[in-house]
Amino acid sequence: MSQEEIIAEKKKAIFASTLELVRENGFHGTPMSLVAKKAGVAAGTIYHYFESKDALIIALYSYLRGKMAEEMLRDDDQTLDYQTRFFNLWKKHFHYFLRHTDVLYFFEQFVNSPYYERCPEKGNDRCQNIIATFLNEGMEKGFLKQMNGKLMSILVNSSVVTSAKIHLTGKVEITETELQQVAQYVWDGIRNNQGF
Amino acid sequence: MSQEEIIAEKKKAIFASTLELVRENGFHGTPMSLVAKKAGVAAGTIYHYFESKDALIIALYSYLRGKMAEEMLRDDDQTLDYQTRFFNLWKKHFHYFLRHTDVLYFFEQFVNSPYYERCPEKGNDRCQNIIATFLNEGMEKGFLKQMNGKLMSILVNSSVVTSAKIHLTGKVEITETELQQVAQYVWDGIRNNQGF
DNA sequence: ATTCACCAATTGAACGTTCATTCGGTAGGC
DNA sequence: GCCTACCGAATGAACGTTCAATTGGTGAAT
Repeated sequence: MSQEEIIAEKKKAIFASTLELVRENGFHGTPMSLVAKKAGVAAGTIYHYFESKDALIIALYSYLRGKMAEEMLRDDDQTLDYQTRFFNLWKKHFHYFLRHTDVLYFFEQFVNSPYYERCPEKGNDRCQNIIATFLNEGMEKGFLKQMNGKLMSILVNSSVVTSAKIHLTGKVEITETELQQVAQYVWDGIRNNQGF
Repeated sequence: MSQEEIIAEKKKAIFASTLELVRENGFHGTPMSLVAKKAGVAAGTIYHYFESKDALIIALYSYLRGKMAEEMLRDDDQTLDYQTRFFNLWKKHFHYFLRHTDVLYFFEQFVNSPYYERCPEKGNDRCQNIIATFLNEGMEKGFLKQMNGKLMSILVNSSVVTSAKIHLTGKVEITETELQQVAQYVWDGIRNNQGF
């Protein structure tokens, strides 16, 4: 095992520990001592990798966004028709959050907290850009209504996030049927149905 | 001025102070000492009205939801056609958040924090019920697609919240045109267009 | 009309705890 | 001998909460 990988292991352990604790207890309720304990490192070690608690949390956000972006790019079969690709992307996005619940809750807490203001990626998020690019393509080719691309991508994104959150709280049961309905409802909203 | 009103004044001052500070600094960054100072009361006074910091924050949430619900009910002219009423409600909702920015940010922080889990109103929110009732009416009368009412109301709600947030961050300019477009996009998604 | 007992509202200094962060030190590779 | 990774007890500031003391208003008793 190379040294870099060892470094990465500790860093990853700290990330994983932080992620889980923040999800459970919020930023408020996750002391560095606990982060260290759960990660299996000493408290001081965290400060070897991160300047401060704030820096750790912001770094974690960037790290997670990057990982998610990677996965969103995979398996987009460009030979398929646009609508199918839209549904695929929407559902892939949705299922990513189901598989990574703590990521979803971490994101939601983060973007609504004052941390987000100080985040370097703010407004130039790769993950958001992937969706925006795909939607812009759809507008150019006439599959979608004309609209500000960023606006549309944020709206689509929020429909995914909201659906995932509803599903996870269990307040409303979301079966495969409901899921399909929601995606359909979003699609019906943005598709270009002029000339039909 | 009756005694009750004087009491209310102090409580309101504490509420207002908390709201503003949480919006600026998050739950994390608003010490009770500051809440007291900004409200113009002594630290101990807060504990005369609220059991703890957590209790204060949860009480504030309930208070704000109630006030918002009141306003959402006003001026719904039931003689207008359903679509118009939908656009009116959507926009009223949107503009409420523009006028009460700190309420929006407080809500968003709150519902994504562990506080929400312990909130008595969780899942039976009057504000959410108003929207749900209106949408159920639309489904019954055939104006809207059939869908789980709660699910649809949360989705509509999140489109408002998201739009308001986008507008306020200034990341994307939302003119009256864009606003109309978004409302239209939501409407197109949920309206029943069978048989046309 | 005055006194007094009572209580709710309020104060802010003080308390004990918790927490982020520091730092002196160890271990091992180069 | 130096550097990097790592440790964990120690530090001190910040925080939520408490509480003894003060105020001011109300009403019953005189």
